[in-house]
Amino acid sequence: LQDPAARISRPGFREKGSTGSIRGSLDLLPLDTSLCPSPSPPHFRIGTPDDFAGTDEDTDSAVLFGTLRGNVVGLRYYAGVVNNNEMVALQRQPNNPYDKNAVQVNNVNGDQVGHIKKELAAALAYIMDNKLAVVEGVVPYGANNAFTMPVQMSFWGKEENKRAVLDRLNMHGFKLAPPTKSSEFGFGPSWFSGKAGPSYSAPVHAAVQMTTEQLKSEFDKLFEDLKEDDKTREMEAVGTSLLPHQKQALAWMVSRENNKDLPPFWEERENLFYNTITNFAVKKRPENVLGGILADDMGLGKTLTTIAVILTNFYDGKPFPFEKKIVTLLFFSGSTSIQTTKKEDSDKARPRATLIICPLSVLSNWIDQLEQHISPDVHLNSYVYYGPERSKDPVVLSKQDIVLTTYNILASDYGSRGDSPLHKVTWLRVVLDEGHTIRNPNAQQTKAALYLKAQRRWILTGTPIQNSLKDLWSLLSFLKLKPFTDREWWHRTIQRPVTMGDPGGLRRLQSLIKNITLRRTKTSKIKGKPVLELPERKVFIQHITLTEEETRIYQTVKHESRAAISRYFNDGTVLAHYADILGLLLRLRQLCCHPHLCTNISSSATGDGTPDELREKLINKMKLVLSSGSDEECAICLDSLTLPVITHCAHVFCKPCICEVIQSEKPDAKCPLCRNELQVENLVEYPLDKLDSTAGKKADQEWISSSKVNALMHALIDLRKQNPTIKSLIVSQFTVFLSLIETPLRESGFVFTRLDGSMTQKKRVEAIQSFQNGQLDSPTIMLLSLKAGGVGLNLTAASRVFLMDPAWNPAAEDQCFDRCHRLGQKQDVVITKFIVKNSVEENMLAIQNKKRELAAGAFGAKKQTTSEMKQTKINEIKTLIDL
DNA sequence: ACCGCCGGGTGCC
DNA sequence: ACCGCCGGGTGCC
Repeated sequence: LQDPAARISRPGFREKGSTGSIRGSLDLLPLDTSLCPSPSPPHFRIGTPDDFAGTDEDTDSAVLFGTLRGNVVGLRYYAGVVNNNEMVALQRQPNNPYDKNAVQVNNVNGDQVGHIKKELAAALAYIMDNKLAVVEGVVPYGANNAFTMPVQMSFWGKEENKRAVLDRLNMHGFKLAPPTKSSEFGFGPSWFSGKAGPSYSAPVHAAVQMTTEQLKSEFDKLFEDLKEDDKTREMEAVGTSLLPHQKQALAWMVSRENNKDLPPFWEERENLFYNTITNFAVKKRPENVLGGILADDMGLGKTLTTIAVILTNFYDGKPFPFEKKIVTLLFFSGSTSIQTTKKEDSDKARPRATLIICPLSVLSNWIDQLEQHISPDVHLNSYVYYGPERSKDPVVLSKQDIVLTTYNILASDYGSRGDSPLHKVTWLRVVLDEGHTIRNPNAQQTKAALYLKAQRRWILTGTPIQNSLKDLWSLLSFLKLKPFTDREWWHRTIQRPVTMGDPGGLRRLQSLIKNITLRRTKTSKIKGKPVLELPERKVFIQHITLTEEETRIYQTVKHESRAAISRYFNDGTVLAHYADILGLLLRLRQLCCHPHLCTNISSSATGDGTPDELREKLINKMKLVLSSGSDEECAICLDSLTLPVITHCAHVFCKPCICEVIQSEKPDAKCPLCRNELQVENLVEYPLDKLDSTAGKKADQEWISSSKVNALMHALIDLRKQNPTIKSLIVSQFTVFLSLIETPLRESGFVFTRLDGSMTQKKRVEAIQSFQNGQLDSPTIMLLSLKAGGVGLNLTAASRVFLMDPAWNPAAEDQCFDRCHRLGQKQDVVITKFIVKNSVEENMLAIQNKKRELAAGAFGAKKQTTSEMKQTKINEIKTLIDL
């Protein structure tokens, strides 16, 4: 047997089950393993359960079964201490050599306090291992106990598991005390006073549950309510000039970066620091988050503000790596020589580099803005860590001032076992642009981001909460905001109380958000003036009448399609033939644009063939639809597809959306549209950027015009007569259509450029630059595919937009318009949407309007149920084909 | 005494 | 742990 003395507490050593194991590939790094949200290995493969490996209990539907008093034993063997009324975490320890039922007890800091006494552990082990309930503990008094302490446990789980939990406890001779009103909110039973210390009085304010309505509107207002009065100090940037609201943001960010205050919910009392939510106390002053969330609306200049921070706040308020004197000289006197080599050497240990992670689509925007806004006499080393040639040498990276990379690179480097130079550098600062990208805690990019070592951390996002409060957790975890880095504490102290309607929970959430977030909307005011004064944006719909010939073709195809679709309606197989129907609708939409566009989709996949062949056909059809460039949407999130995957039953969803469905309905998930079985292995990924612009291009076909092309050309020529300097965007979902439009543009002598998803990063940058620059030979027209480029794409040189074909998703259109209607636009923006009369396009407009209404009140709203989803889709199809 | 009782050794899981 | 529990020592009053 082991010598018990050998097991006596060693500081810094703790057994945390699998969570504590450091990943093999990165075991040279001094990682903070408590941040690791899941023990899954750093691989990433589509179609394996790894996609959503994790610990995501379906905690939203949990109810409180009851409470039970038990004992924590073995305190003297562990370093972790607990205060009176402090929350503790109960964690199974199945590999404990003395008792496979062992349940360890950890304090808020993650330090082990002791074990649950074995008789009780025997009962808990079964309940915890089978996920029948989540067991949470609060220690009513434990501050001075040497050997054991009591623990008040709450059992939370799904209603249907309550019986099993009660029975199992009963088997071992335990009985739950029924839940009381005040224990409902997850802050333990009624003796909990809400304040640390040995107080046993009842809460001062009786907890009043809010109605769902109240909760929703409170939730809505969370970010809107941020009164930014105390964040109005302005600060001049070094090396670039800013608008007033950006100067405020700069001042706020710089103060956050040099923050010496206690983090939110911490108080100092008698030389100890108390966390007022968990009642955890430490002697050492807890460090605050050096950073936060810049949640300004799109277009307010988050990128520029961040650049200003990089230029202005190098290190503890002092420029880095130069001495202040030299920097002043350098930045303000126009001196170009840099005599700083010596200084740099002596500062070797100081982190220098800022890492910026953004979606690929805004990478070029960062590069542009860095070039535009940093005056030429400021010498910054920067490195774009992207592409196969990127340097794998961490030293190269650490010597930069700015390193730019994308989430995909971050994730794939991290997953590719071995050398991720990004993870070897200690960064002065890490900035996540479009930071809501990491909202899924199980996504590889999230894990990769959490593992970065940085002194300061920023999240830039216009939408910090996209669907639910859950979205915030990854962000807080990235910011290392203790104790919320651990999902249990986030969930117990904020997420559950808020979703259960506890006003205290909402208060905590609000003060948390307020502490770390700066948010202004486009309509925010600064000193009585709007933050942004954007020129007007007008949208016109120009109705197009097809020629007789075009109408004839259209009507023929329409009747064919309608016949097929109504056959599906009669057979009740509409959703089984979804791919088919999308194909038919696509053909009609294309015919509205130009007869040569028409994707050759052989009508209907009924007829002969084995079910397998049939399925194959349908999946191929879906691929065809996707490859046409059409902006299809996901029936789950109702938004444009991100990472489309095609199911076995030939329906298409965003990968994250469908993975969530499979996860939550495990083990037998069904397709939300047709209730067929779903299996991860059968999902087919379809990369959107692999759009084949040659698909459907009929090489030898003689060029002809179409009604829409005529209308466009007429408008363009008219515009040129009025003012030849006005620049226009011509937008379509169909890149082939854009190609067709090139011919008449050339004939009429227009200088144009083009931007679509098939172009390399380099070509995109070239196209954008030539279009945006004001030179005489610069193109006046850009052919733009609807989804090319993300939100960051800046095309303010244009003030006219011609939208050649409507999108399913009105938000996708709006986003596209915002590429020129944004900061920097000097002229009114006029948008023309071409819509063919009496066609599928008009019906699409009707559906768009319905969606707009829905989106207006959708924040925090419950998701559509499966049957609602089905019905919506069916109704849409009916509307579209006039059935 | 195949008991009771005493007091020392000892102590999570 | 100022406890419980274990197991050895011990044995009328």
